Amino acid sequence: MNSSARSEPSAKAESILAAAKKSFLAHGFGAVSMETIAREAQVSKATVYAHFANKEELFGAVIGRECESRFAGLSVQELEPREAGASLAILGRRFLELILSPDAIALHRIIVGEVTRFPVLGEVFWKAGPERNLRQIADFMAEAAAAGALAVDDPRLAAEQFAGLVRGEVQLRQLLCLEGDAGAATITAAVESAVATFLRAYRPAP
Amino acid sequence: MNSSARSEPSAKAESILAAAKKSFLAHGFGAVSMETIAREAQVSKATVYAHFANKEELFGAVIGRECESRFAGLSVQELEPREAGASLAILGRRFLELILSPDAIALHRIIVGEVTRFPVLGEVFWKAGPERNLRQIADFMAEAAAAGALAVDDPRLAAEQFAGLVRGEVQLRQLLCLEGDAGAATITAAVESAVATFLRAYRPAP
DNA sequence: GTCTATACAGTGATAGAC
DNA sequence: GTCTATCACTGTATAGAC
Repeated sequence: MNSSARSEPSAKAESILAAAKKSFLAHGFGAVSMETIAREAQVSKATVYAHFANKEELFGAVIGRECESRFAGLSVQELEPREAGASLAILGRRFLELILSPDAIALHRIIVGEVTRFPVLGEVFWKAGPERNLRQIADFMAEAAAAGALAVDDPRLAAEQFAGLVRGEVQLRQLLCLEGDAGAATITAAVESAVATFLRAYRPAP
Repeated sequence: MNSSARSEPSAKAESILAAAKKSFLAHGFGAVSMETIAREAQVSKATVYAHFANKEELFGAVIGRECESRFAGLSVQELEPREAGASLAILGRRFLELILSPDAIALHRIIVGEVTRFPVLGEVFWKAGPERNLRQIADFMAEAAAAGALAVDDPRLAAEQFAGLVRGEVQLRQLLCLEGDAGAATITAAVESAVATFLRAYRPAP
């Protein structure tokens, strides 16, 4: 009967989640208080506790949600296994743009920093992000190998190596706040040199 | 005159630092209280404040100290530029053992998690750890290139790529608590495949 | 469900005696 | 320098009215 309860899973809950997401991603778990979140959501503290049992549960809900939404949009786009270089450049660019986006960096910081307190977050993040990505890259490696475009015999290993080459040290430098947002030029250069090195190692014998 | 004040820069301070290091590395900054540290150091809270102005300063002292001591022991050991494969295997193994040690993982978690609150930590960590390591690897790349053992024209780039290859995804999996301590077999396998790939990409033209 | 008001525990930090 | 005792404050969580 109560249609609003179904169609609208609580507008206030949505507002609370949005405020919590903003605060948690910006300042971490420990530095954010429930009062801050309530104020930002324009709700009373008691209302926050009406929707989420405690701070931990709210935090888990925010992070789990963010992992899902952030990595869900990765459509397996059309890649041409014959054009190994061009396809790897696309994969590498998409990978790097994903892991270097400010929100992803913030999310990474939070999860790595709080995983000892919330062990489940590590698994949630891994499956939603890195694992999904690696599987896509590995799938392409297998296709390219089958097409004779790459001399790869362990697609998963090759995918991890390719990801490592693309990432280099730039992600760590971002995580440590050592440089500002990576510009398009930086990303292009990093991807190009990674693809070049990878192709030199995995080009098929003539 | 007071020799104990010189030869012994406060046994209590040392005890406090040890207790703080243990607690901070295990649970992070926010989850540890000054009272816990004082109790563990078998000292009163006031004594802690007699040696360190506040919690932030104590935290900074612990982390800075840990960065220095942990990465200081990296002696530039004798490597033979002609034996590129063997030398890279040594460099790779040392690098991987360093970044995968439980203490290093814990330190990494803390710093990445708290760098927004303590921006200076990012720089301290980078210079004491990754930067020092990369420079050593880059130095070897340059020597090997000069000796004609590797077709490297940008030693720094090659060093970052080598580090990325060696690291792969295993460090992230450790950071996320997805697997136990890396055994020697795991490290050996990771280093071997990374060196093999790197050599295929950078072997000199015959 | 939502609000105001409040109880309660725990924290960082300090005062004053020794 | 070191301790005991205490302060002021913040943050979690709940009670009770609407």
